[in-house]
Amino acid sequence: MAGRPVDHQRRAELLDAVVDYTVEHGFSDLSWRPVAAALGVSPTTLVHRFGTKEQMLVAILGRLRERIFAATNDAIGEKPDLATAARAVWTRTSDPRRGAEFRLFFAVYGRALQAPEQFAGFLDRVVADWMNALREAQGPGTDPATATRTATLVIATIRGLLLDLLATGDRDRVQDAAESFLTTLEHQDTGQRR
Amino acid sequence: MAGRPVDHQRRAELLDAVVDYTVEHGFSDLSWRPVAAALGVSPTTLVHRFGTKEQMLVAILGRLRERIFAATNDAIGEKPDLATAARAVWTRTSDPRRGAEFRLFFAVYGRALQAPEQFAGFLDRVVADWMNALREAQGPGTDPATATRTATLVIATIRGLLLDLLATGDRDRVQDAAESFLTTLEHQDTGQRR
DNA sequence: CTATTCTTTGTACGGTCGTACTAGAAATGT
DNA sequence: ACATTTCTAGTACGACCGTACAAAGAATAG
Repeated sequence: MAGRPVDHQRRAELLDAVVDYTVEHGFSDLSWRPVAAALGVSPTTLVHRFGTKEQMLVAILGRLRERIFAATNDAIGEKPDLATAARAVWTRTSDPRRGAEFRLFFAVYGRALQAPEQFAGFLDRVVADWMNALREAQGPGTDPATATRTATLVIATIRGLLLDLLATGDRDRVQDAAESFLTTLEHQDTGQRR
Repeated sequence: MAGRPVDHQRRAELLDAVVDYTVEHGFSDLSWRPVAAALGVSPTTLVHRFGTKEQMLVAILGRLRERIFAATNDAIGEKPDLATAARAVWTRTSDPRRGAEFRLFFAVYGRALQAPEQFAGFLDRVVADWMNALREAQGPGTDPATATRTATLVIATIRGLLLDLLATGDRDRVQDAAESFLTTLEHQDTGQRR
């Protein structure tokens, strides 16, 4: 009555491999055949797992967001205050070893802005995920409006600096600006609390 | 000895029309035929003007950067100090009427990050253009290192906030954060000068 | 064993892509 | 007028695209 069971782990393996490929080869002209060739499987296998190409894009995008968010979220939760959390996030996001991942992140981001209905899930979470984490990092004693305002600014500044760093590669200049921002944040942070 | 002269104006008209089309229909799956159909010309006409597709992309991208930079540059040059200039830039970039243009801007930005050699010209200027303008806005009396650091932060923050605004559409929250940043910039600005 | 379901692969089809080629119309200098 | 060059349009070709379909192998339950 019950045939061969569905191999969910296999799908997860393939998805991770596809995300790896996308991180390396870009997102703009992704297609079944080259990906399949790189993974050593048949294009039909990928189709069988992901359905349509759009569904695969959504899957890639979700997995990428998981990866990036997981890499930064634990850096936020355990920190005593916002400034420390922000510094931890910047340290991780500006890590050169994560450069390719964030290049893909911004590529997806830009494309999502031009096809909002297709990438609605991404756009909904791309700010909200960090937002919640950074608001909680400010503790329950902070004024909600201030917490939201500060979290918005931290997210924007870090992402803007990251855009600069990835575009220019001028790490000295960007890191200098980041230090300035984080220092200001620390002073402002203690100033608000006491 | 000399046949029909080259019609440069015609090319400029076509390029502007193509940029308009790209702003509206997106950048990721641009191709000759739909663009030509929308402009009411033959695909061959576009090929004749722009050569290859990659050359057209470069042309689009350059024209887009011209438009965006022109819209903000005059807002910078005539202002007395950095804070005022930054406020003027934010006012213009966050204008809803320019939303589509900046969506395209970030789409190009993201794609350029994943194909740096193809979009090297864009990446070279995407930060440097504003950088020069914002450094000059701080006057000759400012310490060069400080001027660079501040300009980097202003660019990053404005672009990060714009990314947030375009993704979430939450104008109230983003505008609130922008006000906070601009206010801080004004205080910091006068503080450094006197 | 058989029956059933999932997995993988090969093949094939219609569609779109970039672009090379050809030819006629339009605009110039002599 | 003519020669020359640009402009525009039409056609065609090979390549790649997404995906539907059929068939063979593998893993389960009875």
